[in-house]
Amino acid sequence: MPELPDVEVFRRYLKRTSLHKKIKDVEVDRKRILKGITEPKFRKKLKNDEFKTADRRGKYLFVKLKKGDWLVVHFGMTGFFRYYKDPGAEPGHPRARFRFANGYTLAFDNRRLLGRIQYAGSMDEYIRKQKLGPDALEVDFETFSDALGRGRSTAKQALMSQKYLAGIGNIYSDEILFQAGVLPKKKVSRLTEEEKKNVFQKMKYVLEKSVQYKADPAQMPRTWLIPARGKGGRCPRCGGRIQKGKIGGRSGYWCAECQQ
DNA sequence: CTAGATGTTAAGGT
DNA sequence: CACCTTAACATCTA
Repeated sequence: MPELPDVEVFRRYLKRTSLHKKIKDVEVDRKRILKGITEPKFRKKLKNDEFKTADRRGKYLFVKLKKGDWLVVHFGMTGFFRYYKDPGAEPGHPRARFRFANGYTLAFDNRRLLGRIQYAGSMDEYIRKQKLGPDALEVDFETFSDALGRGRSTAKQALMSQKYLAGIGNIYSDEILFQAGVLPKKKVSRLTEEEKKNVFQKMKYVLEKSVQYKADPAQMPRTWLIPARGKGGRCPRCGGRIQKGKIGGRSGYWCAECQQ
């Protein structure tokens, strides 16, 4: 799940449920998810603090703490939050739990343990060190065009490179290129100005709409690729066969009729 | 049983 | 140097 739209939905969820509540304690079930800080230090830092607000860059969530520092959350391939009171509502793979004074818990669920929680002094500094590119929902066309203009990679790989453009992963890159009518394997060096503009426009459209759909494929229009992706089905627009192949080590889906 | 799954990153290559 | 590719990470499911 977690690409830009998913993380934006998680950010809003956290803002809605977990701000301005005293953190009584933190439990870390699997310390592998902590990066750059030990469990005792992590617990000590958070105890009696509060989440003040939440920001985002690409797939990274930044939670500002009342005492001034930041929590940096990355969901990996299988992460999400759940806020609950009844222990029966706990998700299947909670790896960290923030216990609030009001009796509620925010759990960080992360089945495959590829997600990470870090502690950082500054959001900007973290982004710089991590070499994260501009957020895909914020980037302007000039910057986007430059990002796509460099290198010898394919369109799909360029969209997914967090260094030049932060937030797009395997699933949404397929959707954006499908709607833009561009083959994922097309080299960026061979994209015309018109194609770049179209990819840019469709990128904004797909990401904005997906946030509105709560990043839930069931809510997406049937003219989109995502709901049909991986089901070995037909193109929702032309009825042609959906193709599958490896692009940059990831499996991509596209329509050979609609995309060129 | 095996292969593959929404991501990042270290290590190796061009 | 800048960029590209691959394997590994841990767990579950088709």
